[in-house]
Amino acid sequence: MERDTPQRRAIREVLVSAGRPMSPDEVLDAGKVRVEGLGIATVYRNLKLLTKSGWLCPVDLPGEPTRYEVSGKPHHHHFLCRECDRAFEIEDCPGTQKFHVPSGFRVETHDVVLYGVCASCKGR
Amino acid sequence: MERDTPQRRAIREVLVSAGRPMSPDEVLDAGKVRVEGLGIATVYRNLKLLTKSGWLCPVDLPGEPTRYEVSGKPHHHHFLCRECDRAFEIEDCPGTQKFHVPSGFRVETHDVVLYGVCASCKGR
DNA sequence: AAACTGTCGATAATCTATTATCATATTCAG
DNA sequence: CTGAATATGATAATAGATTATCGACAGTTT
Repeated sequence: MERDTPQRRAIREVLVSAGRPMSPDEVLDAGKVRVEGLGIATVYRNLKLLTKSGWLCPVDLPGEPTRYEVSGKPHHHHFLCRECDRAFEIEDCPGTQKFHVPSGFRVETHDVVLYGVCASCKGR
Repeated sequence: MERDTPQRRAIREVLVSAGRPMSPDEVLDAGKVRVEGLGIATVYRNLKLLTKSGWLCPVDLPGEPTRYEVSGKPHHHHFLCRECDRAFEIEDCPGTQKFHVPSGFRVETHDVVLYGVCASCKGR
């Protein structure tokens, strides 16, 4: 049976309160504030576990390590800040009807990634 | 000075004739047809060299090894076939004006990746 | 309290992609 | 044609991300 440990709880809290996709390293750093001595292995273990249970879903951005975000959100995409390397959620999506794919191709899903500078980096 | 070797020529020809972004392994396989004994190290060396010279540009797709395509094409995006794992070029782009980024964020570039089944895989 | 089971942290091991090494071979200017 | 510069292929090494291992520990169940 799955137990409720301080580490696991901290990892969940970190991801909920961040409200954006986080890499294992980001989760580790933020998690250490809540649980002293938190280890990277525990982070990976729990990210995997929470993903398998459906509570998290992986977010792959080009050339970046996999990030994880809390599941259940409506269709959306992501923004990657070039300064701080943090990913953010972008609501809404105009769809992909306007793309001209070669004839005979069937489009099933799509990803959009916006790159730029986030508000807090821009302010500095 | 840069020399003209059969291997380098083959790698260039492979990328031009494919007309789509290719991974080092794909380039190796296609290159072996033209130059017997072509090695993966040579492929990596030349992809790097041709990228540095501006003749190629890297194409990163989420969770995929870097692919390379011939430079100089107008703004476009890519389609990844889930069956054969080949990437294709998608012309045109409706732009990203319709995305609502959080206030204070500055969008500089964007990537769109369409996923589905390509014509040749669909036909089978 | 003893046995169980799931979890933890440290760290070794693995995996994949890419680069470095090095002996041999090729290219091309003179 | 000849030699110095450059390239090649095999393979070892590296790098980054992730997983496996293992002894210790904690909360539960007998």
